Amino acid sequence: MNVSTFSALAEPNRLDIVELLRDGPLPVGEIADRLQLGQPQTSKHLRVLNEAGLVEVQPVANKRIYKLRAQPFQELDDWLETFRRMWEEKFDNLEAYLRQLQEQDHRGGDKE
Amino acid sequence: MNVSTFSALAEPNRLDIVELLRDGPLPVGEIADRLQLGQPQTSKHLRVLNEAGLVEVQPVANKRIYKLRAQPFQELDDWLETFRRMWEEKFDNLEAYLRQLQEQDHRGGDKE
DNA sequence: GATAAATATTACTTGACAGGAATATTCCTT
DNA sequence: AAGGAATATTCCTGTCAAGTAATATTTATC
Repeated sequence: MNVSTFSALAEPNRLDIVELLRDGPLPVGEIADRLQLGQPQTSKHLRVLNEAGLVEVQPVANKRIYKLRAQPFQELDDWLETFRRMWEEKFDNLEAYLRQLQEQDHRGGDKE
Repeated sequence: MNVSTFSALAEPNRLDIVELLRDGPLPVGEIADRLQLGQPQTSKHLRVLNEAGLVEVQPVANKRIYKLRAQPFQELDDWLETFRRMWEEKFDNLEAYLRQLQEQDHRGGDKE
């Protein structure tokens, strides 16, 4: 899993931007207005989101319209999949680990 | 969605720790060994993960065994759910947005 | 081509965080 | 109770990212 996806979403304003774009593409000015952000800050956050591959730009006339990209979200979904058994199978390795410790102890203290 | 989940995962070593714990609970020393980390750093990262609710501790004798908590991952999964239609429905609001712009233009320049 | 709107970039300051070393704490063992 | 293993905390330092203000760039309009 790519760390940049998480670090991009780890900033509150950027998370807001992503959730805003969930409802559809928007130009920079609109995003800044709706989230009460300054224009430069908005552009910078969008830059980070863009470099992380979370959004893409499409120039239309004067404006630059940003929209979400599906890929990183799908990747995140796939990554989560690998954790799913953790709660679905109520799979608690704690006992297993303890048993393993026991075995090593019974083997005696001669390490290696 | 909670930002702290993302910021906790935004650090490479912490992401490694989480992925390591995916296979089962481990004590601090084991984590440090397997990831080639110093013990204090490991403890500090585990602290962050713990405060973000991603892991929980269970003291066993001398050791403190860390394991993943399901909840934040489930929340992340639910959050992703709200994006799923974005790629499943191939739902591209760009046209809609442009049409909307057109309408406003045709309405004349009298704002408000 | 000049002007203005929309957006991007830069420079500066400040605060948060990671690594490293040293130290403190907790708990087991004898 | 003493010693030692396992873990947590503190202090220090350097780096990076965010906010702000100012400026540059692009593109449409006239």
